[in-house]
Amino acid sequence: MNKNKENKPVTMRDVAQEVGVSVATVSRALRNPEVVSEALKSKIAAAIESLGYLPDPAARALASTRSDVIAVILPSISNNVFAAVMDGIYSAVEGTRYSVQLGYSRYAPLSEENLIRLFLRQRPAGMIVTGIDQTDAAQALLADAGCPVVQVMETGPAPHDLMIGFSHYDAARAATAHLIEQGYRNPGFLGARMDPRTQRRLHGFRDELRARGIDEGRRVHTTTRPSSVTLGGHLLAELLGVAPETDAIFCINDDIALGAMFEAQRRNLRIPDELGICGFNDMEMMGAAEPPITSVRTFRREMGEGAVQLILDALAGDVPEAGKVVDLGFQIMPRRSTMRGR
Amino acid sequence: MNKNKENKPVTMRDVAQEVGVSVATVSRALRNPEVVSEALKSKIAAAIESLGYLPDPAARALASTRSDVIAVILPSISNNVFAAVMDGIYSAVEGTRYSVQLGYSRYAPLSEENLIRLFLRQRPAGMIVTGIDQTDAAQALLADAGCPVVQVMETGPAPHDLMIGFSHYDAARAATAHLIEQGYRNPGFLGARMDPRTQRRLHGFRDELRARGIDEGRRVHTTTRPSSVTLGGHLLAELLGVAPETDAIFCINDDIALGAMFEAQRRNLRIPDELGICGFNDMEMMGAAEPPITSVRTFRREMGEGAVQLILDALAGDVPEAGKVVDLGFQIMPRRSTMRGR
DNA sequence: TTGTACGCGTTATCAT
DNA sequence: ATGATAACGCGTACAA
Repeated sequence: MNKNKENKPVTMRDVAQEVGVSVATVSRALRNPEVVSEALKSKIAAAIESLGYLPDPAARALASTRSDVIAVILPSISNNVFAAVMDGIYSAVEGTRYSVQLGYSRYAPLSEENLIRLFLRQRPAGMIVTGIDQTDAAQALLADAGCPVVQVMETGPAPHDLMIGFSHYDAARAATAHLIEQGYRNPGFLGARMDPRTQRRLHGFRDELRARGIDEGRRVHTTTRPSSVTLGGHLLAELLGVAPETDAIFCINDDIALGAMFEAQRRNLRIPDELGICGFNDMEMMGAAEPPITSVRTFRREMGEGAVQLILDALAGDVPEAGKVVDLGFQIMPRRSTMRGR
Repeated sequence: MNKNKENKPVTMRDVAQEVGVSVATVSRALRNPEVVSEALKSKIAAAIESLGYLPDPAARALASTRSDVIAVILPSISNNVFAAVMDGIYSAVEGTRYSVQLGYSRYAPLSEENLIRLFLRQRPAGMIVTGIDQTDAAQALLADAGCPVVQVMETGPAPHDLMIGFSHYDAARAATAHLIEQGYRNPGFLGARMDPRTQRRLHGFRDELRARGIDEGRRVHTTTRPSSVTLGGHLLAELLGVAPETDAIFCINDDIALGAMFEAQRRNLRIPDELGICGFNDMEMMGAAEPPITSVRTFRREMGEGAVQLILDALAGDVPEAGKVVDLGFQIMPRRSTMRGR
């Protein structure tokens, strides 16, 4: 298939020579197919196929001052939540001419800023960043990125450009309301990492308690350490130490919830009667656990897919439609872990 | 910091003019610092800083017929196992001048082959592929990739170039041996996805049983569906349906193990007495579960880091040291789920 | 040690 | 509809 025996990559010139046209025509056949004759188009396509030609993205980017990469900056890779977003991004990009450039900010706004600067140097076709907590400098960079920019994971008041996500505040309020409606009177909060997005969830928890006239007591227990199942167990143990009246917990994510459930089992606490447990994100395992664990379903894969689609649309449509915000919402998934017998 | 008010990117020429030297000198200051005078080097560094210059990767790649990209092809992103490998890769790349280009084969060898072809077009500095099951065409491509190639996740007989991983066969044999040594006489196998790597684990399981004179009966239960916690529960239920004598299970991964554990709890099977459970990979949750679940620890992050390091070494050392195989091994992590009272 | 000048593969402008 | 050809920004002989 690939005839380049001498290890020299097949270039556009080779294709042009094979067909007997100029490189300009080959280039056009690829970029503006509508302006080249059908006859040539098919001959060129055949030559491309038989020679095994693949365009050089570097040359293309250099000449067109626009690359076909969609730059993506996420806080973490190992975190399941972002893996799902990535999954959506990749599957939406597949089949298009775009490729993904992934950066990893480690939840550090400064690191994110540097990545934005670095990636912008490639003149990406589009850019996807996480959340709404960019530094001032980063915001300035995004302001004249020269390409569509999508903020994923959250909705918020002042989108840079495009935005797709949901309100973490609202989701937390809804989860908290669910606990209270199930009859729990002393719900607690287990938090880890406590980045700004997480803080907004805590905010929602607190506001919902306040709205219902419930005192939070000493039942908000958080740490800045990254979350894990193990940590979930520790957090619950600590919480019960200072606030033994706790009868339910809203966990900042499913790992914490799962760990708390195991800890409750270790203590022979009956779930959901003595302790209700609610997670966040509704990862697959929540429904499979014993007992199944209530969680807040979020549409992570859809956020990734949607973000790419927003970029593709913006690229296609002449009207940039800036300022567009897509709210994917969330869904409380009530399961046995909070289905308290009255 | 970035003085480019008119939205024109700062180029090397700008830096050169600022300092009053030629672009060649600036280029050398970046690529071959040792051949340029200290005085100029510091002036150039200052100019780069004050102008906010960042090199254009496309131009660099085009001019040098070598990009600073390390191409990585993994079967899946959402799978935790590969997320950890990615994590290692990214942290090893951080601080170097290299960046990562990630592709996602969806466990499809043909898709992998196409990605290799595509990525090779960028003349990457190095390439990381997963496992040892490439198509013939892919192997041919890798053979004259013109850059260091690392196979991660497995060790095997015929490395293309570099290799870092462990023997899935050996690991499975060791886990199986552990179960038998704990007194289980009718161990079963729960498998999902059943890609070649998984098959090798099954192979190890079977060979270990055979070596010990134990008949596997109908206790090997597999499916090609992708694994999940939910699936783990289903698989155990099905296995117990056809082979009720099963007194222990070796699960192809931790998700399956966790799901099986929940299913066992649903059935009020006592773990580890009535059913021993062993997972694979030793993800963080295994030690935090109740009961804690025995698993085979693998060094996924280290594989990613090591793979990058192998590439960097090969790039630095003039001697390519091809054919190098790094065996990271594995470690049985015995926990309560298989600690049977005799 | 530093400068000059050409080339990398493609796109885009201007002719034809 | 197609062909020349000049950029694009940087690396690297070769020259000085």
